[in-house]
Amino acid sequence: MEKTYIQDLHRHAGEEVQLQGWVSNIRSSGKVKFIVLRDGTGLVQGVMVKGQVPDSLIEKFETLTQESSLSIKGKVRKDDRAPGGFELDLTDIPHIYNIAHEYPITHKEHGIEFLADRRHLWLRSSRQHAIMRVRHRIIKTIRDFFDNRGFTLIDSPILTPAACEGTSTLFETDYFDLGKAYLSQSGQLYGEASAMAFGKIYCFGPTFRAEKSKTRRHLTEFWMVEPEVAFNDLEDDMDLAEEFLECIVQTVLQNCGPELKVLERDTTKLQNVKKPFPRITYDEAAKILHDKGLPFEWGSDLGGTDETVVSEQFDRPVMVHRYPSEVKAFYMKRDPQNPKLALAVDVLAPEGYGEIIGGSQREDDLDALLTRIKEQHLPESAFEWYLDLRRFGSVPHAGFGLGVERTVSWICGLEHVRETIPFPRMIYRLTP
RNA sequence: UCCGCGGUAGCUCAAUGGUGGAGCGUCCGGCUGUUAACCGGAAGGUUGUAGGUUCGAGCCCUACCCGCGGAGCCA
Repeated sequence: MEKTYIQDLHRHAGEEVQLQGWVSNIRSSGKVKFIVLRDGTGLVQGVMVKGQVPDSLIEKFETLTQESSLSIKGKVRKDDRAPGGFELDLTDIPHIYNIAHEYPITHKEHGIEFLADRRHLWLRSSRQHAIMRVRHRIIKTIRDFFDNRGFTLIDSPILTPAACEGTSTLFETDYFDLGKAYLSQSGQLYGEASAMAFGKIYCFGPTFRAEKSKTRRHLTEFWMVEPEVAFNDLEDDMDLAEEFLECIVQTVLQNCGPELKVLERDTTKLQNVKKPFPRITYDEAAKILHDKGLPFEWGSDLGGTDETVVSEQFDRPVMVHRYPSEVKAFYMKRDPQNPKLALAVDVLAPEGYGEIIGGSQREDDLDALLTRIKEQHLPESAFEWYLDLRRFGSVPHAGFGLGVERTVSWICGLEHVRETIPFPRMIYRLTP
């Protein structure tokens, strides 16, 4: 018999179909038996009445447990009582693949630690299913966005010889006779090299930070997409980031309505995410914080609370640009109008979700870049190839990085980024 | 690394320093439309670990372990 999936049942009303999946729940009301089947595309309830089906079928039903795997056969019937609009009048259980042992995740509430230890099973729940579907849509939209605009995907290496930005703590590993290698914390420097070859590029892959960050916004392994465009300045960079974020949010809204409903996400605040986004300088952000009475010192980076307070002033993502150069990376270009400022931009998501994009116009002048490298005591030899980009046809260029997990967390309205990635890696969690 | 909160049945949580309970899950029974079904019954405990105070400690004290949240750092 042809394979049918639950999401397609509306096309088979009145027909007999066979489904394969797992028992999400079983219920019984005396002689009426119910199986709620999950097949990855949805849930559907199968019904049978003792006396109207063979006793052998009832006997099979009695052996089933939560998460047992099986195939069921039945006639599709439209039913207003069903959450999905359709039910199955069961005629057979052709095959039971496995009678599941006692399943640890029940339909009651569980603590986060208990669920995290069983992440491999937790992914089966409808909430996690919804989050992963939104994540998938976001990633697909990211790729489509750049692919449709003439960007070339250039993947950066994960094993790197030195720190990209020189600040973060990196994961270290032995690399044969060449000494130490480090897991990449950013593909950006390689992105710059690629932009000088292809004009418009993006790299998209996992990145690693060995910082002992313990917050709802941090993972040790996370995904980042980093576009880089030759001949773009900071304004162009912000234009791109703005259009990019609008596209992601609006595409998710158009395609993931059922998922956002499962997550009980209030989408009215997401509807607002349309360009233009407010653009304020770091100085203006500092003024907002002072006016709110926060103890903020000019020259320091925005903390988590600072970001929340600033973003609360706006109804959509806000772009904060021109940060003090001391708090930003060596490769960011200084503002010609004020050398104390870097041509950097952070995009802060609404509702307290904080920085989801960090970007800048890059330093394209060889001497200026050499000065920065010396000032920050970075190993010049490791950056020779990067300096070459300024020796051979240097041009203005800019780019940014978007953190996928923070974006998923924001769009889904989650408490913690650990739910946004199938198998999260955090300082105290390497399993499952 | 620092600060704060927590650890009791398989799970989620109660329990004034005085006999450790409930709901869910499991098992048994009942129910002809259940939606985290419901009703009745049963099993299920070295209260994170090690000390201490006390006639008596899940509760108070000390140390340690583990987790959660935050700071710093960042996406």
